[in-house]
Amino acid sequence: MADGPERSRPMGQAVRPARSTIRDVARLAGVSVGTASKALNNNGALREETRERVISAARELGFRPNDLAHSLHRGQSLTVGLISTDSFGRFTIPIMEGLEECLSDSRIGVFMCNATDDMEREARHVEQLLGKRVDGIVVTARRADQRPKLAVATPGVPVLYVFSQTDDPETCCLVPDDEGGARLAVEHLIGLGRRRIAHITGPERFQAVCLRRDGYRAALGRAGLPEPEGFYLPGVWSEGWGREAVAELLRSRKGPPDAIFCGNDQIARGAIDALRERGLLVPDAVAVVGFDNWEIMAEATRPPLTSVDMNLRTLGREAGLTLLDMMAGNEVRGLRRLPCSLVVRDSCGAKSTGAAAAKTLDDSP
Amino acid sequence: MADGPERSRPMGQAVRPARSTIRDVARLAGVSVGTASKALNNNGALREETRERVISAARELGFRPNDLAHSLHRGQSLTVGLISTDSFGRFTIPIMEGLEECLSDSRIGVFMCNATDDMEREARHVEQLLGKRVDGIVVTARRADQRPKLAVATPGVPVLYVFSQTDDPETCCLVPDDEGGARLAVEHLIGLGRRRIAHITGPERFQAVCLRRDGYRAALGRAGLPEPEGFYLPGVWSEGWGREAVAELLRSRKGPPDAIFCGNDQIARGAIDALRERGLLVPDAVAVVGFDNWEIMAEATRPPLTSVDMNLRTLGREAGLTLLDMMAGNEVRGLRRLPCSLVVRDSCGAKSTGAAAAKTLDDSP
DNA sequence: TTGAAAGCGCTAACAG
DNA sequence: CTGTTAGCGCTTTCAA
Repeated sequence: MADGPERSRPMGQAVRPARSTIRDVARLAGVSVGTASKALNNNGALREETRERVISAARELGFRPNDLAHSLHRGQSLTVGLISTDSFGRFTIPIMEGLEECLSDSRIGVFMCNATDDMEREARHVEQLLGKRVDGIVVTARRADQRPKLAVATPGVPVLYVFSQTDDPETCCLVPDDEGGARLAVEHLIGLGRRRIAHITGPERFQAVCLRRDGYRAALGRAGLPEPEGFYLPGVWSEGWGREAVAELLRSRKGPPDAIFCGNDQIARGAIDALRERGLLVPDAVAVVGFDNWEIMAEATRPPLTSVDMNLRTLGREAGLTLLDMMAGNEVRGLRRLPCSLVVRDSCGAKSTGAAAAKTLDDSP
Repeated sequence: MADGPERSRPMGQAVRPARSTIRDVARLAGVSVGTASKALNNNGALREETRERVISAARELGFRPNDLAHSLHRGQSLTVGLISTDSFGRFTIPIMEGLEECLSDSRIGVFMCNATDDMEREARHVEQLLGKRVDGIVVTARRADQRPKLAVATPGVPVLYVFSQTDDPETCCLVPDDEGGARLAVEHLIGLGRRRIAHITGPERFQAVCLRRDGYRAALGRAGLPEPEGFYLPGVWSEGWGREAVAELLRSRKGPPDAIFCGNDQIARGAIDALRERGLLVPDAVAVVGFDNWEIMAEATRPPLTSVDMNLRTLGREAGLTLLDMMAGNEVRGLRRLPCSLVVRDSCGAKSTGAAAAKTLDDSP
């Protein structure tokens, strides 16, 4: 409909869709472009009748303002880049989702860039993002460990690290509160009357492993419980290690644990399998709590696994808000740890109230 | 360095980074903007000395062309949108990665949009993407099933469905060849001498379930093998169902299977667990093959699981190439099925050559 | 070989 | 209240 220029398209060549511009709208409405702009953006003083005429002309033409032109003018592109150091993994996804959800409310688009641990690729991505004049950049990683600062030469483009950190205290980083999450889990076990609580976890080169161990110890300490020797078992992030570690725990003649707090859900699954295979009932004989609340895993264990949730979606949303803040020119910096929560299922013998219940450490602002 | 305009920044207000424009470069090099443009884009005839002077001026100023301005002029934004019907899941990720990898080679940015099964959100995303003048849109879904066509009013913006389809044969869809993948798996089992092959799978409302079943039957048929009664077991996509189905198979007095082809890896995992718990050795007594090659799952089963890989990364890359083709103005349409491959591990008793070996059905163009 | 100028679509400042 | 105009940063004629 309408008299859009319908030029013939030579085959095999880029076609520029014949979209109507604000000029077309103005012409159809019988006003100037300036007036049309005012009408469409609802600013400036305008006679109601004129405004309506413009609006309906716009509707008739299917007019949609060109953000590119708008951005060129305003010096703001309404886009941000999301660079994932490693490929998009299990942890990155909910963060992405939260971020995108938050930013799309402000009409901001998110470019996804995957650097797959390749510094050169990362640099290329940064180049491209800067070329596209992104208003900000979010960096995520596999685990919330330290990484070199993103090499962005251009000043004025805020960079936010989520689920990752740098060594520079000036940078703004958002990570889950691993220690608090661990404390939450262990306190829950203690609250259920468990006294001999073991901790099977991943490699100590991960900061998360150390923080969760600290949380485990803090909870024990506060309750006046000892940490039996050999009950802290760092290893690797796998089911196999979970099984092995259980074997190790039971082999010792100092007595078995009555609860196990695992560094992630895979380990927990291995542990539960090993316990069952040895005839130890979960949760009656041994209660088990995992970490990550990876649903597909936590719900497949027998019995379903109580687990710490890092609330990554919320982390992502928070990242969005923080970035908006930075984009508005506010200085934001330093490390912020967001609270984890505990998702209770059957593996620790709590009165699981039908559906999984969540319990939060403290309220996020 | 250089005399960039260094205006003072009022706190709490958007800061427009003081980036240098081609004007600045031209000025510094002592030429006109037109000349600078030619020099930087390496077109037109220019004295070598001039070109060099411009280049070095650009370098000195840290000049980076503004894609927004470029796009406004060219009518091409060098961006595409990726809309995921459901949230970004296990299947979407490798597709995204492949797509992004492919497109970033052409300096094309990918906007990620998550519609979470909400038609209204989806529509809003489409609006935003069109506002940003994306050059194309890719749609993905949870499983490669039919969905309504994307409501894109604007003509000239190509839409490509990946791992999803519409009812309109005119749309361009890219999906994995489920039937071929299933055939591959079952033929492998037959090649290893298995004769009584069962098939435990998901709900029949998924097209994938039907296609994989067809592939299973086709392979049996070609080998002249019967499909024993009760050996085809549709159900749900869970470990629990895998265990249950195995119980069902063994309960029947018509004799147990000597191999099970599972509709996905979770079912396979449940099946393997159930077999082990009943003292049936895998692969000696019963060989098992899964589908999806979800590594974290396939490698955690005992023994590690042979599984069909849908090559989703390749699918994503192929999607990128196809979209580039469409963006170039070429008409591409219809449904294309890309081959799956088989990743051999220990669960079916093949001579697993150390690392997992891959076997492809046919070569993709 | 280089410079000047028009224009991509939109906004904002200034006239009328 | 409405129209005119000058850019945003870049490319691309057309002149010189």
